[in-house]
Parts: sequence; structure tokens; C-alpha cells
Amino acid sequence: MPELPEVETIKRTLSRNITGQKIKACEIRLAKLVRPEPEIFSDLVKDKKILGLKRRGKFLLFHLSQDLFLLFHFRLTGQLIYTQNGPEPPYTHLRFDLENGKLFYADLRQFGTIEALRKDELLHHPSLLKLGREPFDLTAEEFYSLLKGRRRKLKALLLDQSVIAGLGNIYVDETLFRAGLHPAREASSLSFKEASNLHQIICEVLQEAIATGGSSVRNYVDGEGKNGRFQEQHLVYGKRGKPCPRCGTLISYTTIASRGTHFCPVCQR
DNA sequence: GGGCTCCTGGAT
DNA sequence: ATCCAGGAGCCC
Repeated sequence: MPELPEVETIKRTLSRNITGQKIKACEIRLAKLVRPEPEIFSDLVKDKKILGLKRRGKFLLFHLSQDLFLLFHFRLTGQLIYTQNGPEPPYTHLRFDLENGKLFYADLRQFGTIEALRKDELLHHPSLLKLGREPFDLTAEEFYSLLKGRRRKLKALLLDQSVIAGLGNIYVDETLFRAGLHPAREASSLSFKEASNLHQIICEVLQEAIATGGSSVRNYVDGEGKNGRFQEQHLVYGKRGKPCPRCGTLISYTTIASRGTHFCPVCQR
């Protein structure tokens, strides 16, 4: 599920509710979800205070007291929902009991992961070390240099978390449409002007998506269980066979970079 | 690069 | 009954 805007929204909506609270206990019902194993995980987080939340790419990080960290990755259907006294969401696999409420991790497809890490383990975490730059931190020149010399398809490159962190299938399709670029274009074929424009559009789309609370196309909800609204702004994602909002040509749907891909065959070159 | 895998459920 | 789904690690 969540790409950068959704994880950022979860971070913000949770942060205001749980920062400063202590984890009194946690119940793990799906052992493979956590690392290390459940008994150790529970012992590690018990009585730790939540000091703050951060996002890196599609990862969410809790900074706990005693320099312990929780690293969440939601994959496709993970949800992290805080409530003071509301009901438990369906597919809940883990429950944190906080001082003033409960924090549920739910995940229909069970692909998500939650790791408890010491600071030195966090700093040497392979997935985090491999991660590319945050889109907002790049200059146009730096973004252009990421594309230069890459013979891969533009879409494959943008989905690669080691190149740029945080984009997923929805936002790649949406940004490439807005930039008028074909997803199968060779990345290195972009001019500086095209690359610079694409980078600016990526930043604008992600900012707008964050401002509207992310895209709820399937089962994404924020840290308070609420839907986002950016799906209302989608122009091509999920619009196969519908007219292109710019030229009226029917939106194509094919597989590119092993992912379902929506684009306008006329507007995107 | 692409294919397979981890899972469950909704659409066709 | 079959295909498809906001992800990514592992295998050629």
C-alpha cells in the first residue's frame, strides 16, 4: 500500500497522538511479522517511551527510549492505527498497549515487517543503507545525474528504491503522465530540461498527495483510520480504458517493469 | 532485466 | 475459475 505520501501521512497522524506515550505491553499474533522473535521483541519494547517518529522512503521509524528503534515497512496492505478506545481493525496481527490508547498493526496480506533495532543495528540496516535519496532533497542537476547513463526504462528506474526512495506504482504512473513522458522511455534519453521538469512534477505531486492525506485506492488509511483524498486527483492510475483528461485518447494499460502501467499513448512520449 | 515468492480478497 | 492488487527480496 503506502508509498511516500501515505507513510508521511501515517507518520504525521500518529505522531500527534502517540509521541510521549509509553508502551506498556504488546501482543503479537503473527510471529513472522516481527524481528527478533516475538518473546524478545515484546521484552525489548516493554516500558519504552515513544520519543518521536521519522520517515525514510517508505519506511516508518519509531525512536524509543534507551536508543531502541522500531522500523516498520507496510508493503502492500499494512496499516498502523491508533485509537483511544475504538474497535480493533480487521486483520490485526499486533497490538501495542499505550498509556492512553491502543496502537494496532493490521495487514490483510501479511507482507509487512516490524523490526526492533538498537542504534548500531539501525545504522547498519541493509535495506536502509541501500536506499536512494529522498526526492525533496535532490536538486534538478542531481536528479538528472541519476538518469544519466542508465539504459533502463524510466518507470523501472523510478520504482527502484536504491535510486530514489519513496515512489511506488501509483505515483510513478501519475508523475510520468503529468510530465508527458512514456514509462518505457530509456532513462538516459531524457534531456536536462525533461529531467528537471519531471523532478519538479514528482515533488509537486508528492507534496499535493501529502497535503490531501495520501491515496486510498484499496485499503490505505492514515494513523487515525481515515481515508486519504488524493485518489480523487488521479489522472491515469486505475483509469484504464477511460479517456485521457488531456486529449481524450483511451488510457492504455500494459505491463512495464513487471508492474501494471497506466499511460496515455498520445500525450506521453 | 524477468520470474517467483510471501498472502488474502475483490473484480470479472 | 482466473486474474489482479500502493512491495521488494531472492533466484537466475
